[in-house]
Amino acid sequence: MTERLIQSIERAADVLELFLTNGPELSVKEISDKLQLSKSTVHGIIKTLEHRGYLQQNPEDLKYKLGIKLFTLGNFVGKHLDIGNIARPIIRELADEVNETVHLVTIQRDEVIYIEKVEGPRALTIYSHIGKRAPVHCTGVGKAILAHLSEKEVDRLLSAASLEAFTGYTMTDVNQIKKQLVTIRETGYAVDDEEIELGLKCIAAPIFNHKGNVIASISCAAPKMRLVEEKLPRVIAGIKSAAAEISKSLGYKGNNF
Amino acid sequence: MTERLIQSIERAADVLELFLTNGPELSVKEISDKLQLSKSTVHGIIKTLEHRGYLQQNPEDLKYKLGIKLFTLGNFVGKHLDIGNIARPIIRELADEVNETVHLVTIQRDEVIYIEKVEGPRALTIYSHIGKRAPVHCTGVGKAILAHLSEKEVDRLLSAASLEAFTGYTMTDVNQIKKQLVTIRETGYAVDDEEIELGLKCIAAPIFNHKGNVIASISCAAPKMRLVEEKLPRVIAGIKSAAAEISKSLGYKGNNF
DNA sequence: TTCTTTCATTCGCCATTGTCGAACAGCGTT
DNA sequence: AACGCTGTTCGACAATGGCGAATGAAAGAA
Repeated sequence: MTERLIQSIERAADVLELFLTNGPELSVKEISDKLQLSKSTVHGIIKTLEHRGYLQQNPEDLKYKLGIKLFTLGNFVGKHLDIGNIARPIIRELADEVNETVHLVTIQRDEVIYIEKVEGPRALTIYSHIGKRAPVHCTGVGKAILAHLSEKEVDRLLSAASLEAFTGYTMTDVNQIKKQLVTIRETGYAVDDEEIELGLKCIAAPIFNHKGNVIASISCAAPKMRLVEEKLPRVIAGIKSAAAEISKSLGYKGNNF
Repeated sequence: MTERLIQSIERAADVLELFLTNGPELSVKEISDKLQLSKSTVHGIIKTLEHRGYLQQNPEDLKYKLGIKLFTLGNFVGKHLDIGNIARPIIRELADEVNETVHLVTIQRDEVIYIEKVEGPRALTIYSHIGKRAPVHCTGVGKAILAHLSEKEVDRLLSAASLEAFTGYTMTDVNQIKKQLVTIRETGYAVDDEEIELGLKCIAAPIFNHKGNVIASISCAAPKMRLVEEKLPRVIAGIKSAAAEISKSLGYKGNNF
């Protein structure tokens, strides 16, 4: 199990990923400081990445930013993430119907990742974007997926995630979360009620592939005050049926349990 | 000018980019063959990239495909990258090839706006500059965009614009223009033949984003007398393929939904 | 102006790192 | 069972890339 990892590639990855967290433009010095590597080392890495189009230098201030090659590769990946293509029209329709923002996510490396987003017509926008990652334990989409994984997987994911508390409502007790997963399985949808961000509520439902495994989920996210009373049942029904429709398009045969 | 390039990063880039040309799933062997590297070397690179999320292995057939991290990075780039950067090298090349001025425009508030211009080597310069606005109904770039908008949008734009006649050739009848849009859709390019300025002819083609919407267009503009006979087909082919290339870089998947 | 500071970039040396060939381990086929 | 085809692991050696120091270039400060 001793994998042979190549240091310079890891370092290059460190450099690239630094841009995700530290803003779109960085100087050699900023990078070498953050990564604790010598300027000359960082310079070498950067020039190589630039040469390949993974970074590009701004001639004005000599700073660097992520390059077009990444955009090309990213789009290629997106194209072959076929669930996105299938789900897109369906969630778009749902977003129109409920007048709210709808997200599509999958689970990857212990976290939830947003692969599609349709903004509702209402201007008030939720902070999220395609490619964003979020924890599983305190998002509707995360819990919708968790609820349909094996006990073993759930344990792994909940222990890997540090169960950070983002708000006073975030659940940080594994058993408490597991208990909720039962309800989610029974009702067919998951709720995130200000567990990751105050004022934000989400209703989510799972998506299954042709083998019957959960591979994704969708959610409707809105300011808490908008998901109430008469509207809530409509949103729940909408999310559940949209999720079911996507599952069906993916070849899922139905819920036999 | 002797840049110090780091080999293993270049090799990692080679691996990633191989997926762009050789299909979405490759095995270790396929990669090592194509790159003429030993299996163990490739294996090391791949495992590193996989470890970082740049590749992922399909547990079924053990083949690898591009990973989600690239998706994340690509979307980040997309958000901070404007079309100008993507298009610039492509239209520059085109300008060299056809020896004429090439423009890139988008549509903004009912008008066309020039966001990039590459002058051809020939001195005779067309009056235009970055930031300039022009009407949609009598420019090649405007019509190329119009042709791919919804009927509703077209109506709105053509009524908002006053359909001013700049020359004796300017079309001012909505129905006449709409008829021409059909031809533009069929042939894939638009022509402006002295419709905005006497003696000026343009050949334009539309640019689509990843969602399949027109967001821009490019054109080759030249004195009418230079766009004739043998040269015209070359220019048309050049403009169309450059536009297609830009669209592709933007994630446009092709015209089959 | 001239001196100072701050970065980006280049260079040469040496230890570290990654490459290769070979061996091992699974799996399906003959 | 033996073979052929993979993906994966291992050890040894040499090329490679990392570091510190030098250079260049630009922007302030005196």
